Amino acid sequence: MIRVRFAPSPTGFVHVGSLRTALYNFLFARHHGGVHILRVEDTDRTRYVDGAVENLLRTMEWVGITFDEGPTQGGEYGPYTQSERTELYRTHADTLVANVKAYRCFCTAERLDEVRKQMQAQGQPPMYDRHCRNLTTDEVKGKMDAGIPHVIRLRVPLGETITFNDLVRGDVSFESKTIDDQVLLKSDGFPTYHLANVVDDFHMKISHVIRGEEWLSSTPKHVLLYRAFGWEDSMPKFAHLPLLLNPDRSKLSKRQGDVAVEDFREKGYLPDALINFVALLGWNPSATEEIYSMNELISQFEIEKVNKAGAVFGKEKLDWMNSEYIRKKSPDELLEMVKPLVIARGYDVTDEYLKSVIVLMQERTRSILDFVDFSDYFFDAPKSFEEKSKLKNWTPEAKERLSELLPIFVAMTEWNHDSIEATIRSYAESKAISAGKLIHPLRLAVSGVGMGPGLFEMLALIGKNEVCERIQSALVNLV
RNA sequence: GGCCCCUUCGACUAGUGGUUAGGUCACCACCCUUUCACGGUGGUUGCACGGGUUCGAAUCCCGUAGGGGUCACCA
Repeated sequence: MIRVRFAPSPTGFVHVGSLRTALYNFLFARHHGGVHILRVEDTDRTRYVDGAVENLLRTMEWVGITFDEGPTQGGEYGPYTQSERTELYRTHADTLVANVKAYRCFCTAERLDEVRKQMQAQGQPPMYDRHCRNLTTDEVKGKMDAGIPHVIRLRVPLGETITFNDLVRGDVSFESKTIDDQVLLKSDGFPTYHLANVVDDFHMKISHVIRGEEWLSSTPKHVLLYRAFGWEDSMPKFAHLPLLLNPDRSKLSKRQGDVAVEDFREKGYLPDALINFVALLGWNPSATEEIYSMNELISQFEIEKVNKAGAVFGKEKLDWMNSEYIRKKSPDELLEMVKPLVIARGYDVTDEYLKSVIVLMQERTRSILDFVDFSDYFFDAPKSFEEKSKLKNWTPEAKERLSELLPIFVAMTEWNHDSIEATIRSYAESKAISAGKLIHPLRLAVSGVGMGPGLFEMLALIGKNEVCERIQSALVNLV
């Protein structure tokens, strides 16, 4: 039975790297008809952020990643929040101590700092010097009776080579002498990631651990833990995902731009586009097709085809994908997303009108935000005019023609795409000029910019009175 | 610095011994066109380097270089 888990710590927003990890776990589970589990790793009380779990749930729902077991839906192997399982970790840590696989360490933070500094000064990698590793039973008892705070550390065997198979990287080996006697249980009684992770993965019967590459170098510690517990036979398979990178190829970080899924949502990205884009960062089913629905991703996903090298999170392609998805949406679906933005800007329009705007703008939009940012002239007269277009189109001749055209517009009884086009073209013909000589200045006068949807449908939608007022106003105010 | 991982166009990638090294984004040109966008056509740009192995290497091996990750009582 395939059982995988997404195990975030609730420390705030959801990083797009986490999103991809969650997605791959989800795709892998769904592809194989397995179980997708959400486990909240909140063992660091100092980093806990209020509301982070709720935010996480909301974000997963928004992108369409679902869970079969987790804090909200429960399940056979709960609880799924680590802070509710501390007793389990404690007894497991005690068992390791009893079996001489771990030991109690009474070193102070100051001493540890000191040791690390010394080792670094000697050009050694900073590791714990195993000072408490060989305390006698009596010494330990004495310190415990004296109430000296302590941690429990893993007794890493010396002189072994630890090899494990990674589904994306093949066999990976580490010398045990390079592995620190890792803290398993902190002095506050909470487990560290390593202990909690291994204990939970075992008890939750996790079959595959799919996580970011930053965990690769701590995997031997986990392997050692499985061995110490005698769980080697049920050790999960590991798959370490390539990192998502900044443009400078460092690990994707907040400092260099948006990394929170929430940021992308706010900037007008569609969840389908984000998912599609992120899915193809580090994995590719064919290389000829670029657009995949969630169901297609599920049916095509193969963990073995995940790449080894990190992938730069390049926004241009995401923008392109977003525009592709916007074009595929129905006006009604878009209306739902655009309407709140329009209301937030203080514009008051009917759904019918807004939907017409959406239809006209849909093909020229890269973000949902563009429906208000680049379409404001549908809701209000332009407050400024684009300089470049003005220079090119707002000539004395153009103004003269518009002033002649204005009364013709006013006199029109029918106001629609065809009648407007006919009027403009016949006027242009009567003056023996190209229609473009009219169209461009008109666009500028009415919209304030030099680009946009077809002029005739635009004028038809904005309405005769408003159009005439804007022409009038431009003739007076635009120099 | 130790350890580990990685290396095909600017970016995402296909490619598993024989290809004119393919696709997508971006970029450029042209076409379409009332602008923009869409669409269409074409184009510039790449196997990090050096040695092997082989009739033949982007593909296999070994080095070098470069990049990244990790070395907490954080995950």
